[in-house]
Amino acid sequence: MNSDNLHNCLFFTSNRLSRVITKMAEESFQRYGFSPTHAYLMLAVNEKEKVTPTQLAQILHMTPSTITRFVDKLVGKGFLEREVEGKNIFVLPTKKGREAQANIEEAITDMYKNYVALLGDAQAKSVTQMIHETVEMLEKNESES
Amino acid sequence: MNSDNLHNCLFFTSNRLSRVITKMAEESFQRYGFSPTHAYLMLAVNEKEKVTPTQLAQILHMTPSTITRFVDKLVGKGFLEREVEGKNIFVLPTKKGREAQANIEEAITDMYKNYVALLGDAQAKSVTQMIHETVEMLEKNESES
DNA sequence: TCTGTTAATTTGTATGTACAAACAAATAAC
DNA sequence: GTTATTTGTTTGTACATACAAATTAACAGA
Repeated sequence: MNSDNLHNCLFFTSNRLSRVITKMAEESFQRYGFSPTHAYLMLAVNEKEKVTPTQLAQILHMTPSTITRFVDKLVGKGFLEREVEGKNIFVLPTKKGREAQANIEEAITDMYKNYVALLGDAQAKSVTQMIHETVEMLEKNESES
Repeated sequence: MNSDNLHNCLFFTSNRLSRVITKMAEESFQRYGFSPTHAYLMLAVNEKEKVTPTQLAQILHMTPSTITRFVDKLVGKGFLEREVEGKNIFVLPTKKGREAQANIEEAITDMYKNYVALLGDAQAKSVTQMIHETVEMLEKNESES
């Protein structure tokens, strides 16, 4: 296989990027005891104070079942709790969860620094921006079909 | 969480893209009975005719253990076989594997068409190119540390 | 020839994520 | 007021992928 087949393929290339950047992110977050995705979920809950799984799924662009799994873990670790209110289920931060906010922000800054050190500020910004545009285009039309 | 936190994050954005594009790719490949990654592995083996797991890992930018798992599956389905030669282990296509080549190429073309239809040719090319550059930068420096 | 070292591969296990089915609660239809 | 429908959530299960440990085979040094 001439390797152009791979490098010209958006599927292959973006999965490869995702593996590499996830590994970097995990290293940054490790010392704070979070996985990067859990951290973003915590940020979302801390900001809203009270949010349903479905809303979290929309914010994080994941399926509700995935959200359930993450919330389970974070409840287990004492960062979140669930509250049932009639038909509604809400996810809220515990005290410990609110207190973790500063650490999470620090870890995110850390991760940014790590990849900006390798890419430079301009490249980091523009590739992120371009990926964001692309995924929006793909999702908008996907949902119409 | 203001959603800029998410959209400005290369980790989050590229994982999101990876989920979306993988889903599209799976749809294109489904009718041919392959998952997209298995298909690329088949392409690599068909081209080399005889290749070690380590080489496959390098070509596909995955770990050897992941390659073992994929080869197991494709052997199980009758597309590949393993050959032990003294200390070396080679992966080769079976007859069935060689015959699948045309289908795989067709599926890849299909997948390309699908995302180019949503992105346009220029955007598809340039985002792929830019991601490729980025991942190369990240990996080059990663390996030095 | 035995022993220690190195390199390649596989295995055990874990994580992230999704789909489809099951479940629960609220609401609508009669 | 019971039954059917819709909507949100969770559960069972499955797949892609990785890490660390175990295995295997060749090789080097004594």
